[in-house]
Amino acid sequence: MFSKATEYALRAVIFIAQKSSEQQKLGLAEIADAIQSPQFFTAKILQKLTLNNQVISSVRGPNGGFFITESAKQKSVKSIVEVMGEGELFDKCVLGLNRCSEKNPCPMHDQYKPIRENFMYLFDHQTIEEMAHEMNSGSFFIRNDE
Amino acid sequence: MFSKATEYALRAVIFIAQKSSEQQKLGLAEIADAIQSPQFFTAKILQKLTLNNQVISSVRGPNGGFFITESAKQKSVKSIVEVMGEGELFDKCVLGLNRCSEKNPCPMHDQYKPIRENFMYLFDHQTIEEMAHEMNSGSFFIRNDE
DNA sequence: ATAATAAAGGACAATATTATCCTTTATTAT
DNA sequence: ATAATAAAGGATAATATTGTCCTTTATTAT
Repeated sequence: MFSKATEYALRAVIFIAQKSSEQQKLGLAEIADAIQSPQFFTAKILQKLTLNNQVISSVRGPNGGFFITESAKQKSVKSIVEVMGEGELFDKCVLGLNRCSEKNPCPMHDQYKPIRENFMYLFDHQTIEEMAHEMNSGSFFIRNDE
Repeated sequence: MFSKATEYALRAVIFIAQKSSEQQKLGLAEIADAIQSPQFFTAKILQKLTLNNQVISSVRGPNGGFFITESAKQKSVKSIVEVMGEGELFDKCVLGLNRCSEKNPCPMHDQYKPIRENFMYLFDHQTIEEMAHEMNSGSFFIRNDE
């Protein structure tokens, strides 16, 4: 489905949204450890998410780290996927046909359409904050040890 | 979503199911041209699909080529994905967590579940023959030129 | 101002995926 | 039997993805 990079991105942002604030920033090591992802690869991903404060924010130096603003928490989970460059997935043809469309459908189009739409709807309407809240309820997890 | 290899596999099998029979086999060049896929890469994919006649069948030599039996046409589209080694996609956690489950859910689990189930259901119940039939109706396509 | 800290960014390595080519094997027609 | 044909299979190349390391830059505390 998503690339590993995007999976890490989603998990990292959810974790950051759950644990951080502008007062309480999180370091790379802490994040990578929490979501069980390769540290330096995760650094690249966080950089991407930080660019122009699109999703998360960062501060360098002592007491620096990553955090997310209240307004960014209102963004959709889909926006994370988009920043990671995989937004086309939400409207891509399941057989990989460039020109597949309503007027020019592939043989799976009509039946796949509602599924893709529900998929897109979920990611578009689910906010980062909602995810973090679910985490706080305690019945959800985000680590990945075997 | 799917790898390119699996996309080519799906398109190739649908094409073979539409055009071939045990009497009317299709050559590699013809198939690759029809679905607009790289010929030699497609050869590898067809080999995989032919192994143990799991999905398609083949005969070497003059008048040889690829075809699909009537009974294989009754197989699901999902079985193509499975032979291509991407069957886990249908029950994989959307955040990439190994241990995500009903009892131990990730924060997207509950909401993603019905989508994944519909996705799986579609691929599991749609047969190869049905896809080929849609193609024969003339309102669907499978090429990929820009 | 200086030293320490932590992210940013560039360079590179390892691995996986996609793609191509060449030789071998099976099959068919002659 | 022999030659021609077409898939099978092995080897290799190109590219993309994943992962690591090292230097630079910004920030903070002293």
